[in-house]
Amino acid sequence: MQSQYSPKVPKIAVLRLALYAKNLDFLERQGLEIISSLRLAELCGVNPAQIRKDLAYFGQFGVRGRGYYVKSLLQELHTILGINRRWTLGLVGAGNLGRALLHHAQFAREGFVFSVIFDKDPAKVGTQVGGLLIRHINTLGQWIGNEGSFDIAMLATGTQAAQTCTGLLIKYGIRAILNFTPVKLQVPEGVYVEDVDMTLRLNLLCYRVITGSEHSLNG
Amino acid sequence: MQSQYSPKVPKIAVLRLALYAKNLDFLERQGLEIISSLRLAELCGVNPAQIRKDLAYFGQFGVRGRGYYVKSLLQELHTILGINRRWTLGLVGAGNLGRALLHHAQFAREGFVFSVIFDKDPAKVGTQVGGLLIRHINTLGQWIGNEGSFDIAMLATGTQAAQTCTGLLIKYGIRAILNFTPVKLQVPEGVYVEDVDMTLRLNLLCYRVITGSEHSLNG
DNA sequence: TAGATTGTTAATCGATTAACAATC
DNA sequence: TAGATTGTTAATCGATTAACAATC
Repeated sequence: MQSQYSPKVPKIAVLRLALYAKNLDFLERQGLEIISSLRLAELCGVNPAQIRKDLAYFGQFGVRGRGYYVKSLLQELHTILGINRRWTLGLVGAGNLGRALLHHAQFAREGFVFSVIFDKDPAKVGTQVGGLLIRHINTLGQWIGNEGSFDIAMLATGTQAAQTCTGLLIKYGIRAILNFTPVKLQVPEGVYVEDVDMTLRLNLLCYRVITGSEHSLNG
Repeated sequence: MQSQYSPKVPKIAVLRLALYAKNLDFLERQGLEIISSLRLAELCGVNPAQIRKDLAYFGQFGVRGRGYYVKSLLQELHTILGINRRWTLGLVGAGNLGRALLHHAQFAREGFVFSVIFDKDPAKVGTQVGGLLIRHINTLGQWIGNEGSFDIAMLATGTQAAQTCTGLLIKYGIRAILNFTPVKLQVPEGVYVEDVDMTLRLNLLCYRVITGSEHSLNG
């Protein structure tokens, strides 16, 4: 994979690859066999040259004069993004948001499967959600050590507990966190955090409405 | 406000303003009175010059030799972002995610208040969630016409219903949508959509983990 | 072969940051 | 006044896109 040798892949380009994959998946379901960068660009709301450029960072996937074979390009993108396999998820925080994430069908559809749930509330510990037992956050180490680990933590705790839980996760070897709390998590190098800050996006939306500006953002 | 006259405010700059506001809010709670761009930058994980530049698009808010007064800068940012007032929210889709959004404390804390919930499932219509009655999506027009409207729609329906509901919302005058579905919504000019695509972010996280790259994104 | 569309270069555009004069 | 930090310019850096040769 190119990106190992040249670290010149633009940050947002990778996010766009995921966007392309989403749309290709849609096209594949419709039975479409081949598509041009022009038509895919329309669908994704980007520039066709940008699609070709983004793909060029990783190789040559098209056929000149024809376009891209939907099925094979989709597979290539899955390989590039690392989603050509199953990823297990650990939910940390079984509140409203956490339980919603647990039931979010989209995740399972893409091969992201919850394998364990943690919470700190004794009243919740021991009860079941979505077929999984809620375990106490303090048993995180035991779980990872004995019964199995998980690849990605979904952090949906309260603001207070966010950094503490992050510390625990890292201590026991978790390297990827999808962070739904508004806290800027402090993590060492080699640990990856993606923030999903709904309030920030809501603020941007307000700004756009009152100014009438067309500012937009992917993701 | 500057942005009305010069449309040169970079897209991500506005999102960063919201980020600054979030951190200033935190500092204000701690009782801090004044802060330099240097220290605020550390807190937000950005470059100090960038903070000063972002602010410069909208005016002069600091004191040379001193820094920024936390309280007053926060107020200015709230005004710029348009969040110095109450915004009402309409929830469309009362599934797991929708109900989680409804209970999300962060929204209320920032002055975003749900005023109505819609769903298409007759079994849900008429029941209460979070103190609000669930209404049938087809009564959207009546609600907006008679009893009151709302400023922002939170779209958390299934994939199938997303575009249809969007059409309805627009028909009855809603101009802002926070979209939690993976659908690229088709909207006319003057209607603003922000996509919160958790799966896209999850994909990016996978890429970062397997490549060990430091790619990161705000929001 | 003619038509189409990729892959890639080069030009453009926009965003970030270093540097420093202004000034508290 | 000396020290500090803003506001702003100019330089750098990076990302987007137009254009076209390569080629199916």
